[in-house]
Amino acid sequence: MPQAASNPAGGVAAASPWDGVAERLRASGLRWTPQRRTLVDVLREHEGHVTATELIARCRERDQTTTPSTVYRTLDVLEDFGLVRHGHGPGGREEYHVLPDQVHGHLYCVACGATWEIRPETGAAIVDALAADLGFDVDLSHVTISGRCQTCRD
Amino acid sequence: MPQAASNPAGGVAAASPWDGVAERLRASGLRWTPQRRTLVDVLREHEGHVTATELIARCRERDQTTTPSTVYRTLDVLEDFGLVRHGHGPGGREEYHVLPDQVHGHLYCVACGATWEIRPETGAAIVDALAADLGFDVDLSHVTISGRCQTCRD
DNA sequence: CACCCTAGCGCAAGACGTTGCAATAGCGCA
DNA sequence: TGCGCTATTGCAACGTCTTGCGCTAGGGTG
Ligand SMILES: [Mn+2]
Ligand SMILES: [Mn+2]
Ligand SMILES: [Zn+2]
Ligand SMILES: [Zn+2]
Repeated sequence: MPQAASNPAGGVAAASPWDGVAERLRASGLRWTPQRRTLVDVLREHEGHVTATELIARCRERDQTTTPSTVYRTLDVLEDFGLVRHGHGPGGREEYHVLPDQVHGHLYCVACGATWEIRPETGAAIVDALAADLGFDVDLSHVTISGRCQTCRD
Repeated sequence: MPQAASNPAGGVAAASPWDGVAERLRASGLRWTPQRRTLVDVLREHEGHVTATELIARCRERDQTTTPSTVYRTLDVLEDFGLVRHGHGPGGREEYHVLPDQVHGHLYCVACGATWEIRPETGAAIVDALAADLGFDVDLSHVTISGRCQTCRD
């Protein structure tokens, strides 16, 4: 029991960043509502990328009365807390990264539709190039670069 | 009268890439319609960047019956001919480059809303980084990177 | 445990594109 | 000049977000 807190029943429950959300919100004068709980419950079971549209659908599975505008607004709040981060996929559609470990940009092949995460070193090269150019501080997590992947170039 | 063709009246009319559009379209089995003429007339008097929405408004000034879908479709056609090129500005809104001299990406400061063109060398650095990484062929003209400009970083 | 302040909710409308469809009209050809 | 094929048009509906507004309900306080 080195790092994780043991729990009475003997099971191991990994401390999740989601566990403290309600308290964190209240501590900022924000509120913990059933709608927000629904979305957080949905997010709990997601790793990686999800579109906003899919999140709305998942919420509606749990609560038929889910409203898009509420979900979008809650996602904004959670993004302020760093719990999710959004970028834009093909067509500009919003794409959320749940519990982003490290910020990264994306590549999108217009020919085959595949997407990749930009590797850290490559991302750093981009950030550095623009910092050197105009002292611009790139928000890598919001970057989606389109083009053609190696396979589609033939 | 070295480069430009002289013209009978003695005035100098710079040869415009727009002059041959009708013929180029027909040569490809496409058609030259009043609606397309209206848009091209509008584009003639634009250099640099314009949003699709603004182009639609300008067309409607000349022809009240202008329809958005037609304008969008014509822009697609003109893009295939390389006469315009689009990227995405703040909010993902479409932004057209009229008669793009050289492809370039854009920077957008989320704090002050300003935008810049990415300089050729810097753009090349980005293209090279991704080519080296995954053999990805970046469409630089479609790249808009957001972040904070030097001034807004304080 | 009521009370009150205000954050958040649902709803309706709007902005920006995209797409399917039936009617229209370029334009190449005879 | 007149015909006929099919590229385009206009429309209506849809998808994804965003925003303003009046009503509801968290939750800190006494
Ligand atoms: Mn965004
Ligand atoms: Mn685009
Ligand atoms: Zn591909
Ligand atoms: Zn700025």
